Amino acid sequence: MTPRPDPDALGFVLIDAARLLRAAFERRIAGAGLGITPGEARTLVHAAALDGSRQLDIAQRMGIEPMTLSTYLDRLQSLGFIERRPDPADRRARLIFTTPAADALIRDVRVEQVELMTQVTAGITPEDRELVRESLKRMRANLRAIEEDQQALPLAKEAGR
Amino acid sequence: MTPRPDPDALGFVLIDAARLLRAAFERRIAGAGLGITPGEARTLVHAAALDGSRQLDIAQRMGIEPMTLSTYLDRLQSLGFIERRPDPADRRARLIFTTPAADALIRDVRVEQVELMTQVTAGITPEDRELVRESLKRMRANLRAIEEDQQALPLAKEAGR
DNA sequence: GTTTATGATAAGCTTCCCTTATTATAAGCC
DNA sequence: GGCTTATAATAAGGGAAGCTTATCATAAAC
Repeated sequence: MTPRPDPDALGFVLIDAARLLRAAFERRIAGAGLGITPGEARTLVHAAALDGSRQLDIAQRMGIEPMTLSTYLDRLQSLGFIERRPDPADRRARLIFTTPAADALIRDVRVEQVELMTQVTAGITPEDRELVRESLKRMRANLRAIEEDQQALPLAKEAGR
Repeated sequence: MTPRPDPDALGFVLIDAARLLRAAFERRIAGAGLGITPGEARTLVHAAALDGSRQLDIAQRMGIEPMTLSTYLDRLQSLGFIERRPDPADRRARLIFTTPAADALIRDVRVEQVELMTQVTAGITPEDRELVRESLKRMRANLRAIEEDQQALPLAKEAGR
């Protein structure tokens, strides 16, 4: 009955795996001389997938704060992998485009990613792997909903004023 | 054939989910007024599970560097949740024990953890959830093996000298 | 008994993310 | 049309979770 704390509980294992994965990815990218961090790679991939979007939209899709994204984009821009162009429809906004130089990088990142994930998922069947991916997507969606709920609560308290 | 980079690839989703989970756990623990960080909670749980071990053993079990653990333990010790006692068998080593005060905290952490994970895994069957946990454990083990391989490589290069 | 290995830790760094405050511009409202 | 409010980006600064490298004490090996 007494629920003993388990270092192998789902939450702990998830965080462990993510930490180790990030470290392994970092070593791989560094080893390949790509010169970016995992966070920058993730940003670049999202930027490429949403080419021509504004920063707010990309940030929302990535689930991070706009300011956090802005910092990543600064770095990617200084490396010549993305461009910020003014939005003709709204002079406050900038549209993000990847440069031709980014294409090769994204391909390289992708190769490292696939090779690494092949090693990491060794011993897991493709079906299970896909089930894990879907489950994690579900968890991610749940977590985003929880986040919004928690942000909504403090406002609800003040709504009475 | 051309593998387009997918923001929903397993690795990205895993890292996303872990980031959001850590943030949600942090808010929960803060909300409950427990006064520790997720990393400290993880350390405490491991320390309790391995009560009376040396720091090196705990660090290895957690998969982090001894120095990183030492910093967590400093904090947990200053809060009165763990004790460092000299190892009678080796005066270089210290043995880690949790204090009675830690018991209540661990129970509270556990409650928060269970409640949060129930929300997070909403819509996932218990069987799938267990499969995800097992798969993640497998991935974690693979990642640790990869880590060791990569550390072994540079030495292998120098072995010829 | 001297050299080498090991347990802990001090010092300082990196990555990834956050919050808060500012600035420029757009949109809504008399 | 001018005034207020909302929104896009970003400057400034901070915190959590790790890492590496160097140091010190002690143990083990030769």
